[in-house]
Amino acid sequence: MRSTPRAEAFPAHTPAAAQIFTTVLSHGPLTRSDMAARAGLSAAAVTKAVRPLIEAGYLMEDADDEARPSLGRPANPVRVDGGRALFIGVKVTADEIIAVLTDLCCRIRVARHVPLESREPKAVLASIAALAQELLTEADGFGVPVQGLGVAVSGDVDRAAGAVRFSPFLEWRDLPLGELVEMTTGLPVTVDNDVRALTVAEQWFGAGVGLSDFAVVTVGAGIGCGLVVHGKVVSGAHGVAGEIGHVVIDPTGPPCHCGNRGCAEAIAADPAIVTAVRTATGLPVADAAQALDLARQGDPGAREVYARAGDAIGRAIATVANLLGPERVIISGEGLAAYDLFAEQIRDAFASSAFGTAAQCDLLTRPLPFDEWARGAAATAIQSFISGPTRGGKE
Amino acid sequence: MRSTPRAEAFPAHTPAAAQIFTTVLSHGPLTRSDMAARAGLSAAAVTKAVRPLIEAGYLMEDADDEARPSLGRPANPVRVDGGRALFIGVKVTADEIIAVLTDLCCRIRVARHVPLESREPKAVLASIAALAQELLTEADGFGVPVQGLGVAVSGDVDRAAGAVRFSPFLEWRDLPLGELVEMTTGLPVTVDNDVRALTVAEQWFGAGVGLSDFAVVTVGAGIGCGLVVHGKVVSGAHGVAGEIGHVVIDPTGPPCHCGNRGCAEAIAADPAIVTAVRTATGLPVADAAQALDLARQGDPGAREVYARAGDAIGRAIATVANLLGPERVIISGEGLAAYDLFAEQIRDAFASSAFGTAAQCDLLTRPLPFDEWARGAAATAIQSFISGPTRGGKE
DNA sequence: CTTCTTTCATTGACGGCGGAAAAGAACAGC
DNA sequence: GCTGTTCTTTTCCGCCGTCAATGAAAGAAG
Repeated sequence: MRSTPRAEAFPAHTPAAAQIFTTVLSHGPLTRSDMAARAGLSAAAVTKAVRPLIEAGYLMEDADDEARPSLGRPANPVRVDGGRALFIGVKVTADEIIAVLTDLCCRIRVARHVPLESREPKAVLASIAALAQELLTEADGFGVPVQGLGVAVSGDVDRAAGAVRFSPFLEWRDLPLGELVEMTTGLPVTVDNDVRALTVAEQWFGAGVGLSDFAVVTVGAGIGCGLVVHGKVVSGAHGVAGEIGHVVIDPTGPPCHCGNRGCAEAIAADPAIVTAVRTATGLPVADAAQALDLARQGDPGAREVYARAGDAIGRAIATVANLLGPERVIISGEGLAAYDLFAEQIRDAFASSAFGTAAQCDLLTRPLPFDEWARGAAATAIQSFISGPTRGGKE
Repeated sequence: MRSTPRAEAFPAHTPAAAQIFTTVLSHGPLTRSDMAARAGLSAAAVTKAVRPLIEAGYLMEDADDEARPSLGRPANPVRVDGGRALFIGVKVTADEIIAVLTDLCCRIRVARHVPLESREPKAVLASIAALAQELLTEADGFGVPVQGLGVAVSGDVDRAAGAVRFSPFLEWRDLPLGELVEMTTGLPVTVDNDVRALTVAEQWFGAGVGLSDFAVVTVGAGIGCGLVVHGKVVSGAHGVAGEIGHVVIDPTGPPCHCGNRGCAEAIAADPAIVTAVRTATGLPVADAAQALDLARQGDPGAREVYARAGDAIGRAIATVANLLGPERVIISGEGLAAYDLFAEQIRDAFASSAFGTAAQCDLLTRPLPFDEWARGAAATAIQSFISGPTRGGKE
């Protein structure tokens, strides 16, 4: 049906080879000796691991002849040939499906999105299949095979099983989404929680590169958190972790849908902000954008709401930092559009609530275009592709 | 000087051998095929790894002929010979030094403690040396060498460097304690944070055996938390983690020495409870024991204080569970003496604050005799001994 | 009592990964 | 061209762990 070849196996014979590949993937062009140093291997081992990868076309010697250190034999940097393989990432939200086509370096080549009419698994599945088909057609234009597809869904997701255990937004329970999408697309599919997927993208291709302990905090419709500890994404014993949204910031705060009061999400997530701005100003604020406008125009009530939200976010981040001592916390999400309104409060609250050396933790904000969520899904697919048919992550 | 031989090397030639040994250490007597299954190795590999360990006397075939499954060749369980080696664990508190002599299975053989007159490093060092010497003499009686010494100190400890970075209670900064104790005792020394040491003991010899994700929460003079994620104790990027004591439970709560209000420690730690009981009852309560008495006698004010403390602890634990999704939380510490007074509140607060599957997390209380802290230190020494001269943990 | 079956343990051959060391390759400077 | 330097590759070797076959120790079956 399609002219592009079907999924092939990644030639990472040994764990060391996979590790070296991900090192190059994350740390740009590297000479073989650099790889050896970073991966803790001998130069000989690197040579042997790299050769089949070059032969298979996944790595290439960098023709770039810049920046010689001028003494001795010139180094021969190696980089990942991003164009060697393509991947599809799909993010399912409550009202939209976003899909991207990325290359092996997780650079977005094409992005699409369609509104979601129904949350019925069948309808969603059809939309995913249609979008995937579209992107597969696009991929034909590159003459490169699509090697995998990642799906990111919020909620409780069992990546190993490829199943959605429970998704409140979509009202799904125990749905074997991986299998289903595999059947309709014919691609190897990886299903993961959306925040974890984003965290994987940051770990391999973003601000978490090279860090063994960091956190990603997303602010938007909800407040989420992805954690990397000991170099691996935390999934928790029951498949759920990083529920920062329901850390109680203020027991006397507004009620949260979880049944408690003053959860971070009940103070700083978009719906909470909208509600609070409405209450504070008495105006019929409909959505986050309007609330933002009001605050930008200097409305004191609205500004106060954002200040409080920033304070809550800062405290929540401090809680994470106190517990895990990460090297960095990456703050992201659609809510970041309002960053200028609460940046100060976030930093202040963090500084005052972080205890001891936890305060040394680096706070970093990253604008998060909406495609980024889908890119995260693609990153999980890349991860699965590299670590072989056995699902799971590494580095 | 002493008749017992000096520290020898542990014959774990390969990582697999060390892993097998720790498996047997934690999971009692095991047949070789069990080990193979648990460690994910072939039976052949187990045989080869076990032999030198038996020859060296660290493992022994279990003579116990019970419980035959009645078909086929009888299994030949292997266990660790606890009597093969001894270790010393030392816990330094603000006013006391506790030391224990344990065997290889971390069973306490002898326990000693001395009051601490001065917190000057020199004086503490002398006390440690004296205690260690005493225990070494005791060890002579067993005719078995002492293979290592562990020291547990609260505060910011760099285990790899064997240095205390900062200890608020002792008022130490950047003290190379490991080197110093090594010089005075001649033993290989491991220095670690006290809560982490306790966590190691639970991971290898306690309620954390076999779990890859769990937490230890200690309630007493302070509130501490040790975390195990992905099978390894979390130390944080800057050497500090698990600072659950300064998670803010109630922003309007009592002030904490850290500068914030309503930290868990400012509500539920012993000093906070004493203060609160004093305020609530107007009586001159001097210490935790008296506060406990009052509450046990039914004083409503005191009971209310404990109820609030339990609530704070439960919320703090829920925060950990929400963020990390551990399989189990082990609650321990001297403050557990009052467990009957706040058990209900802990469970209630946990249940209501834990979100989703995090509530499936198993809450377990463990009475913690004071020696246990020192035993934790011994556990770190055992860990160092097994994983070789290179400091650090595994499993 | 012998033989079979079952399960646990051991042995020896094999393969593969990774390391050490030496050789090779590419370039700058003299 | 020679030399020194640095990066890379080659060759050889050791070692670990698996595979497959063998041995060992029972109870069950005849």
